[in-house]
Amino acid sequence: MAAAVAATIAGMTNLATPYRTHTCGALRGIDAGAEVRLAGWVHRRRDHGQLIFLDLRDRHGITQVVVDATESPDAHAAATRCRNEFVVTVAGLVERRRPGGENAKLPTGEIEVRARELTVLSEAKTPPFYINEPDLPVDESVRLQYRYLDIRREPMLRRLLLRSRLVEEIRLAHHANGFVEIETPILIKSTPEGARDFIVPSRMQPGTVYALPQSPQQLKQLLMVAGVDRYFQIARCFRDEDLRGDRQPEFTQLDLEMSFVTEETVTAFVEAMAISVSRAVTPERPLQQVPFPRFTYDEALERFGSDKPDLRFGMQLADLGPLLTDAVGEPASGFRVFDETLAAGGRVKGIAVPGLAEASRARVDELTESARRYGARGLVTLAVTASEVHGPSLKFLGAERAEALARRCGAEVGDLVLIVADRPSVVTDVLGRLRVDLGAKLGLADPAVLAYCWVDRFPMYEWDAERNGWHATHNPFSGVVPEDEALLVTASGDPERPSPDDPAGSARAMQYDLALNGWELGGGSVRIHQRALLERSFALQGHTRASMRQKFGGMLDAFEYGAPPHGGIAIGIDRWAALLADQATIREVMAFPKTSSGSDLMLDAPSAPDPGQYAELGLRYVGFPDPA
RNA sequence: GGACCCGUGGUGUAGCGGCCCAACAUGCCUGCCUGUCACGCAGGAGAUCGCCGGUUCGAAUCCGGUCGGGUCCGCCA
Repeated sequence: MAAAVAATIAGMTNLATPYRTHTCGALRGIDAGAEVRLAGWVHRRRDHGQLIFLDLRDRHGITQVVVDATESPDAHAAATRCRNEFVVTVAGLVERRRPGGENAKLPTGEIEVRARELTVLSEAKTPPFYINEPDLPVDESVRLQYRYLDIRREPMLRRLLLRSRLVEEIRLAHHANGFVEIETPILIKSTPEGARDFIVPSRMQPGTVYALPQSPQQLKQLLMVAGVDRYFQIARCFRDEDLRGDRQPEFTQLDLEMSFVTEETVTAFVEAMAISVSRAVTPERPLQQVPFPRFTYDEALERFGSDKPDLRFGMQLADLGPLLTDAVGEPASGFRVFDETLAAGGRVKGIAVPGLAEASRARVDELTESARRYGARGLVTLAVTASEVHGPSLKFLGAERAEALARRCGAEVGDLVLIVADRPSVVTDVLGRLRVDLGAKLGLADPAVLAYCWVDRFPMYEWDAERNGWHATHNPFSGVVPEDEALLVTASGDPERPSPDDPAGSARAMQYDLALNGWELGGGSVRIHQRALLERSFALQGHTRASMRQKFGGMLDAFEYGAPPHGGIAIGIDRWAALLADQATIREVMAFPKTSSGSDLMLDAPSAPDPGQYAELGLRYVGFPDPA
């Protein structure tokens, strides 16, 4: 036992236990002649009467066991009783398979174990779905109800192993760069900001609640004030909002923060880390571009219609305005939709969709319908064929102008140009969504490629028409680009009387997002480390002195005791793992995810508490007031 | 909060007003088989078609509601 532990510590993994000398993936031709013991699940049984083959499986592999009735009648009797997923231990001799009997599909296919003894350790009911046919589809709710069986299946196991490797490589990269791994509490203070908090009632202080962290944001900044200098954590985070394929109520972030840094210091480390991690975890997947391309927020929206662009395919948005105006910039296309839009301060932009020139009327109608759903009034199409450019609006635009428009979009013969004319934000949003939809539908993106990019220079604040005020675009602690610091004011001069035209609306943040293949992987910023400036920014976000005190008092106090300049980032581990594993949802890389209504189908959570649990907390469930 | 899609033996599907007390594959059970590896062969069991209500002479099939799962919008600093 001590020897086994010592070997493990020395880095020579020893998986031997009293139940096995080897794993089911370990034995090779050179082991022939060895007496071994294996333990695992019966993957499949092939019963030939007096001779039974058992494929024995553990997470390391599959080994064929032969049980011969004449050699070992007791083992044969036990093997006859075995069914799929029984847990057994087998002792016997490793033998080379007879010539021609090797199985090239198994790493252990050169050998088999002739059972001398076979013991059933655990019987198993027939599983609700196939463990040994990993490629057959199974309804996800059944998989979730029996997740422990789903994880026995090879694809799920493989993805969890990939995730484990991902976190392992992340830790290695951080420790190699002087980061300290520190755990922050899960029971913290509610800061009703942004997402809804999960709350936990306090028993010792009746009537009060803890909140589960949406992120360790304030705590990691306090660690910088504490002088930790470089911190990271694989942190569980919680947000009580509706679920999506890429959103769960609890999720995991790589959270990091660094002191005495600029934006460049943080992004340089994160980029180097992401590259080394990607290459280590998925060496077979090429990185599209290194160093990662960088776009400003404005540029990303202008060219891709998204602040998390998928760079694996083109179809960039082209500004058609210059082709639709005369020498003095007046709208003059002859097409009223375009001219009126431009005259009203709107924009006209287009994308060229590869190969859709011959699309059916129904297909084009479908695109128009999508565009309407995304908020456009309509969609102008131009089909580029070998001989001409044609479309319903051609009679207004004229052939020459239509050709120029198509060329500006980068259209080639066979492409279909989609044009949206509307308010600038609508044009960007609609074309950005169509680009993503069509990229997926037409299979334009190479699924093997990892296309990382940075997007920076986000606006500090967004106007919230409902609350009639500004709120932080990403992070309420983000710093402002130095040359924009003077913009952190309202037009009225009174932060309590904001308006959508305030200078603050054009202030840019020292904020950077990391995108991968069209997903937002994470975001971070260089923070405000001066109390006065932070208070100014909070005031613009609608906080009074009192509410600042109440929500961020601890942090504001801390900033009076010497806060270093600092910045960091948070990266979604679930999303990163899903993208590296080429999965469409993060559920596929989580051991025990929840359904879209927030249920755990295996544990049957959430559930009503015991009456005593409420009583101890002084709580009673009263339900919602009757709407009638 | 809203829109849409799905729900048929254990699993995956077919059937979409009568030909269906539901078909196919696989799994399961029983028997036979000493070289298989998705073993094979023979036989068998297994579903009131998610649930409730309605339309109809007749409903797995059409309609309404409901529950569960999924996708999207809102939401997610």
